[in-house]
Amino acid sequence: MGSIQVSRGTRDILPEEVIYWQHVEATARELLHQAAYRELRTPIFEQTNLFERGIGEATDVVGKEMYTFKDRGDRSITLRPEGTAGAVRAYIEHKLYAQGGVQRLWYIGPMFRYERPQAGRQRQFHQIGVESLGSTDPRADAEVIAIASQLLQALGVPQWTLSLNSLGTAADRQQYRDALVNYLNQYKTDLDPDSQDRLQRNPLRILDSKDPKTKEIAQTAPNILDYLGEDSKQHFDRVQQLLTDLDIAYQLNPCLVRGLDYYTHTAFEFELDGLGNQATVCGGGRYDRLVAELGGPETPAVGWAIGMERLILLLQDAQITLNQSLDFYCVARGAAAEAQALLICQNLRKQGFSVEMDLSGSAFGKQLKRADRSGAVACLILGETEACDRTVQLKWLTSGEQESLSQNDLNTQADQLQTRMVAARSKLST
RNA sequence: GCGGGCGUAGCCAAGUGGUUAAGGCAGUGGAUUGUGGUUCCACCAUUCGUGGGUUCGAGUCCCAUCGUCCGCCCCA
Repeated sequence: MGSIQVSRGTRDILPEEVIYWQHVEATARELLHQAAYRELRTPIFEQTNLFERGIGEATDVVGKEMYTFKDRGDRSITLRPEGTAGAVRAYIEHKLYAQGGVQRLWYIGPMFRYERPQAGRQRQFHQIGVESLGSTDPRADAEVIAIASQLLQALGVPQWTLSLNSLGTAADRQQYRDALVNYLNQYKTDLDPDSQDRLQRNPLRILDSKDPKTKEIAQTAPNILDYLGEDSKQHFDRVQQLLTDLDIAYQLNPCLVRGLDYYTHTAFEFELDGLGNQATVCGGGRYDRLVAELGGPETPAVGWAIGMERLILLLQDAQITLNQSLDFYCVARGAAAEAQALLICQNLRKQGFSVEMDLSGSAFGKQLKRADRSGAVACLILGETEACDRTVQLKWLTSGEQESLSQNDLNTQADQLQTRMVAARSKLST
């Protein structure tokens, strides 16, 4: 009789890994706060037509990857496959545009796509995203890109590349699309089957194909940058200039195409080394038409989303080690000492320390062994001396130094202890 | 949705049709050790992802199914 397991493409995040998630979340929160972005929380499911209209009915995400179902009231509901549509819906519904100026929003949470799972690709996955709504200024593009770059840096990601492209306006893109299809039709039979299929449906994606022959053909295809209108070109030039001023390295990639229909003008991707085919950890761009298309006022916008699973995989692989901080591990020898331990631990916690008490009741040597492995900064040893009086041994696991303290000292010298704890911890981290 | 690899305890694994499923790490209990992780002993898979089938006999062969990993597709 088999036991029940998590469903395909979902997984549990166990305590050792949760530390990484918390680290990423805390870092992002701090950074986004500094950049004056405010958190927005939208529902995990929405009406299906929000995504159909927002993302585009022809996209693969909408066409074959959504978790769509009827609820008991016969409404068509979809588990959100991405965050932008919901954010924009909320922006319109609550008339955030009425506040004037630019709305800088960010979100974090689970997204759902019915895909074949792989490392770094789950059916329930998590994204952090930002949306800057209300400005056509190229500085808005640069700002969001800079934030993504800063976040990767703050997290200690060792190496990444930023690819940049411009898709221009819808009109620019249509012109380019015609030219591209025209060009590709000459080589139609040489294209791989997937790409032949995409010729009608989504020709721009052919540029991104992995088939060698198709790649070769794509090499000499028309370049989208040559099809940008004057305004589009100016905008894109300005974005590049600003990134250079910010000392953010990027490479132009005219083959970079976003998979969601709402993108216009600037499109970008951050790729991490060492994640195989799931290298794209952050993707985004400008979407000047989406707010209007979802029934709001004409509102330019730009944003991105980061895939948390991929990011965290990399942090773990890069051996950026994190531990849940623990100040004291308390062991006791003998019944009298054990009885005191609980109270001592409680008092230390009142003073703001984190304290773990050994509950095993096993041999003293084993308790000490556990203390060493606990990750605590110091070990508190009770009842080690014959006269199990009011003294405890305090052993600093970071240095091996040991001292004798009275239980009273633990209470009265809390401040001093706190200072030493901080010092020991900082020595540990360097 | 398509193609391929893999699935033996918490982890790493031996095992390739024949009696009771090696070993290591971790874990648990005990002995020993008096200022600290030593040493020793015991315990730790009626069962090999799950379900069928072939066979006198299957972890080992076959089928299905589930999961996972790699590639495609797609995307963050």
